[in-house]
Amino acid sequence: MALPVRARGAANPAAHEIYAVVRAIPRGKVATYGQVAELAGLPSGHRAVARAMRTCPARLPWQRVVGRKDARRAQISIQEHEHAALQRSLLEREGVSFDDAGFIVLARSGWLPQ
DNA sequence: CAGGTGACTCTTT
DNA sequence: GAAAGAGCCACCT
Repeated sequence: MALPVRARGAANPAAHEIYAVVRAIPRGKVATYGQVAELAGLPSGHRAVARAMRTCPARLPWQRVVGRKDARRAQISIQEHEHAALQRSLLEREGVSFDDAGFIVLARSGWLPQ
């Protein structure tokens, strides 16, 4: 089973670290692209993280990776409306709350890695 | 090989 | 406080 997805973006070794970090995000919490990149050892690899997510990862809680709006909030960065709606739906189901403007309050749902 | 693009983010106007 | 510019990395044409 589980033929590893040979996503084009997963060809780089860093992708392995990125996936490990994403899998470490606890249920009900979210992390930003920059945060994942930093934890994966790529302090400026936010683009690489976005690429890794976009390449349709396997068994990855991709919905927990969101775009950073500002220091306090994050927002879904997916452009495709349907996928964005799915992500929000999945996050709400996990217990992540959105404010009236559709933002995720990091102080409340942001992941605070040890 | 070079130019363009994007599920990003920070700094400056 | 919003908008624009610059930096960044990997992939595609």
